[in-house]
Amino acid sequence: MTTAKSDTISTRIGKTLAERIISGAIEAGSRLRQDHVAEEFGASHVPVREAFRLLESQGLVVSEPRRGVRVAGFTREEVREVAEMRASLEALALRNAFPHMTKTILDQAEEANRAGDRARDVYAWEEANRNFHRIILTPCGMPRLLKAIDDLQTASARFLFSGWRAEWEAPTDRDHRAILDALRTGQADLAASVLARHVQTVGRKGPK
Amino acid sequence: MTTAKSDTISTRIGKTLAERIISGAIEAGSRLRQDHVAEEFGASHVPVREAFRLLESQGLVVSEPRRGVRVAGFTREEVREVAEMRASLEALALRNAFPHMTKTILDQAEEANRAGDRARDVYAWEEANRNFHRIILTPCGMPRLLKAIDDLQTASARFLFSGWRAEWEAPTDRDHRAILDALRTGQADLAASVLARHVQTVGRKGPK
DNA sequence: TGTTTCAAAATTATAGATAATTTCAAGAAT
DNA sequence: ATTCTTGAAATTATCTATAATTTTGAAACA
Repeated sequence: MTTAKSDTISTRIGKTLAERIISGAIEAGSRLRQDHVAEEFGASHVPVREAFRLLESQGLVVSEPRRGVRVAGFTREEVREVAEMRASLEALALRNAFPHMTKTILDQAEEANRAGDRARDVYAWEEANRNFHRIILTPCGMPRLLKAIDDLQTASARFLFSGWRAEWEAPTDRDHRAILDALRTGQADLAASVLARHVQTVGRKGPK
Repeated sequence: MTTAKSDTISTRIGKTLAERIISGAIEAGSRLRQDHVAEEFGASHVPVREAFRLLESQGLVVSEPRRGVRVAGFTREEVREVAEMRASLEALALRNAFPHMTKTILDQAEEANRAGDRARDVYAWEEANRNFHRIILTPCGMPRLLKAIDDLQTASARFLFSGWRAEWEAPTDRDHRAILDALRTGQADLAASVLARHVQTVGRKGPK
């Protein structure tokens, strides 16, 4: 989506590579060679290495000391792990966001939800879905928590795009509505528990 | 503690700097200048920059584009945030560790707890405390989760060492025993909720 | 045919050098 | 006295070069 020129070369390289990994353009297990990447971006390998470190911190690549980095793979177990972490942290964020929730915010979330309904491919749907979650969680005002959730959502998107799920099915959107209803009627705990369960459904459908 | 020679120069630099930040040897807000650090370690700035990135991913420093990195500060709010994240994630880890819990593991935890009682300074106590948590959580077998918890524990240790709490008080150890008792009697949910509340007490006592 | 050895090629990690940006302090202007 | 320039020093970010390590592939051997 927004490639955004985040000043430094290494972050630009990092973001571009992240997109490719998430979308599946670079497949799991493949090696990323710094010279090749550097040449492609018309840069030297120093910023490339830093980009690799960024990707490593997001869990998108794994780095072995003198053997370079390769795109992280993911097993059924890892998918479940990410889903459980998301469930736990998003529920926490939502409970903390609740006191700061306004009608305006809920309306924005509703609109994001509708955008999801209109989505014609999985990429558009994922963007709308992520927006929905971001909108209702951001008011918690906990930057570290939001960053952690964002990284986990990125990982989830990888699984989604990897084709493990051919359909991105309607039930999820129904969950969204249930969450909004709970928030509108002041039931914070209910909203949080629906959200927690909802997030875990992403990890449900198994691969292979 | 264990400086560990993790092969590459950048990780060694990173670990050393991390220890200094955690222990308070380098105070919050101070700038880290790459040339100076490089000179001290007899290296060039390339590995130093990579070390900075590692520290950034752990939340120990903040980096502004062309202005370098400085040691992350922490407000009352951030302390609370980290505590809540820990509570949430450690409870998750414990619930998942529960099915794999053995008597041997519980005995090791008991021993770590006793080591905490014997500790004569806050550093020794923190190490024992961290061991206790690590021992009971590791069996969950969720590497990403454990890494996230580890980073949060590091942040917690910073707050602890920063002198916000003059005493590291007994109540925490009583919580440890309550957790062990619950685990021994098969009450997983009780253990998890005691752990969650326990972790949050670290963030309770205010600064200033 | 399959395995081992060994040297060339590729690749990573670090160092040294350069360009670009920011910081900081001294002096000018209001 | 305070705010605004301005330029030198410090610092960051990047590039080019070098050293060290790993990978690859072909030849020798069993």
